[in-house]
Formats: sequence, structure tokens, C-alpha cells
Amino acid sequence: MITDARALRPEYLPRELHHREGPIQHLTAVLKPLSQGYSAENILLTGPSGAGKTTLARYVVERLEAQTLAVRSGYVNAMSESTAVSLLYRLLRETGLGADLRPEGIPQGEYLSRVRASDDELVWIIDEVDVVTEPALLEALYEQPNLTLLMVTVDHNDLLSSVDQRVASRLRSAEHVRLEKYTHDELVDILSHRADAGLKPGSVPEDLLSQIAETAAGDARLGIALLRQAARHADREGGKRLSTGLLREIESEARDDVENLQVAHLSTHQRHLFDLIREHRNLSAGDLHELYEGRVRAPKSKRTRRRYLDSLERYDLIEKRGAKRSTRYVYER
DNA sequence: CTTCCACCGGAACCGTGGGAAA
DNA sequence: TTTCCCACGGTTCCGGTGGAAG
Repeated sequence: MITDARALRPEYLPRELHHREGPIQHLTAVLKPLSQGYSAENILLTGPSGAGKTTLARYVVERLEAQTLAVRSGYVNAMSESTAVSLLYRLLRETGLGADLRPEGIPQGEYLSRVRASDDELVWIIDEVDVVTEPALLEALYEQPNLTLLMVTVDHNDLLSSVDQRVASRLRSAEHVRLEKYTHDELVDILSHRADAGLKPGSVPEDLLSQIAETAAGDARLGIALLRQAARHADREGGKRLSTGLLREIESEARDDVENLQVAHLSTHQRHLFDLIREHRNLSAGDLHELYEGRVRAPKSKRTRRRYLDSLERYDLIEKRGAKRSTRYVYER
């Protein structure tokens, strides 16, 4: 049944993007000066999860790079790089400017001079830019004359107030491209393109796609995870066609898939905190700290735990409710 | 209504370790 | 080699604040 598993994986970059014609045009227009050797505005790309932000950014930049000799690009997810230096290192490697660099022990300035030394215009995609903790880093990047930033983040309305002042002002000054959730019909269409690319023709009934789209509620990442799990399940059972009744069975597996992508980035102590909250579903701050201290051999300080909990919240793995003495940490699902 | 204090989060500080300069 | 520098991952300190208890 599965003819090309890659097409169902989360990182797959399709050859054509559907239902994003407007944003594609917008982004392309903002980046256009680069193809004529001029510099372009920095860009902030926002939208809810599963709206295709990352895919869109990579798609547009890849096309630009293919059409223009003097443009090079790099992509990084700020979530998975804990420090400024590791983020710069990764980006330089991606851009093809750091093959000879080692990952540690080099001052920031050295990396930045690499950027300036390049004859090409550079476009860097920084995914989840709101977790960049060092404001000085973005400022420094802004000052590089031949560097255009394409910053990607979820569209929390509280975003600009929650991040550092200096970061916020950088984000505000960038050209803003906003993505909406996919509609039901758009998502059905996207899923059927993926099914065509990855599954035997005719193996997915139309009404199953519609159900998946319904469950995913505009979130393409979840929709594709559902499709992938449905196909795997059917494959295991030796079925030739995905059945409509399948969805309830595989929904939680698909949601686990999406969650596991995030959990994979956690350190062991972050993981302990997350596991406790997931086990208990809902814990007061006091209880959580007590449980954590009982479970872990060398507990981190309270302040450090709060930082970990912050990052869990940014990953959308947990939710913090209430304030002050009635703070609770909640896991839903 | 007032008081208390658990919790949050900013800021300053610290020990370690690798690299570069002397 | 020794010394200096700097990033990193933490901790310590502390002021603000709003729920909860009195």
C-alpha cells in the first residue's frame, strides 16, 4: 500500500505547495531584491501550528536559491540549538560557509565575520525564533549587511510581550507575513496530494480524508501524522485500502507522533518534570516540586526547574494555569 | 479588608572547560 | 607551558504580586 514513505514524513518538502499562493507571492516579492544583488527586508512569518510555516519558508527560499547564483541559504530550528554559538555554527554549516569550523570554543565574533566575508547574499531561516534567549544575537545578525533573516514563529498574540524587549523590536520592524489555519477543504486537498505521492492509487477513500481533516482541525502536521498512522496500520493488517473505521484506533498514536517530535529535544531533567506532569495530568507547583525532589537523585534548583517548565510550555507540551499560589501545571490529552 | 507568603522571573554571580594568546 | 578569555549551564539572591487564610 505504501509506495513512498517519505511523502508521509513530517519533514517532507513537497514539490508544489497548495493553497498558499498568496503568502508565496508575498514572500517571493519581499525577497526579490536579492536576485538583483540588493538586500531585502527581514521577514517575520507567523501562523498557528501545522499551518505550513516551515514548509513555506523552505520552499520559497529554495526556489530563490535555485534561480539565483549569488544567494545562499541556511535553516535552523532555534528549539534544538540551546546556545547562540551552536545556532550560528549550524547556520554557517548549512550555508556552506563553515565546513572547516569546529562546533565549540570559538567566539561569536568569529562566526559573524564569516557572514560578512561572504560575497553572496545570505538568507537564514530561523524557526521558532521566539525561543532565542539572547537578544544580542538577533541584533548582531540584523547588522550584517548581506544577511536576510526569515524568522518563523507561532502567532501567539502575546508573543511580542513575552519575548525580550530588544527581540520584540526586531520582530516588529520586520516585514510580517501571516498564515491562517488551513480550511477543511484545503486540508483534504493537501492530504490527497500526499496520499497520491506516498500510497497506492485509490487506497484512501474520500470520506476518510475528510474525517482526518476534521480531526486535524486545520493542522496539516497532525493531518499527515494521522494519514501516516492509518497507512501503517492498514499495511500491518494486510489491508489494501484504508478503512473509515480506522481513525479512532490510530488517533492517539498520531498525536503521540507529533508530541514525540518535541519530547525528543528535552534534557533528562526536563523530561522528568514532563513525565511527572503527564502522569498526574494536573499538579500544583508545590506538589510538582516535591515529587520531583523525591524522584531525582541530584535535583536542580527551583529557579532552574522554572526555566525548564518555561521551555516545556513553549513546546506546547504542558500548560501553566493560574498564578502565584494557585499555579498549576497541566498536561492535556 | 488586611496580611501573609508561595511562586514567579530578572539580574548578578560562579565553576568549569576549551581555545587562543603570550 | 602558563595565562587569559569567553561561553555554558547552572545557582543565589531578591523584589513583586496576587491568591488564600484570617
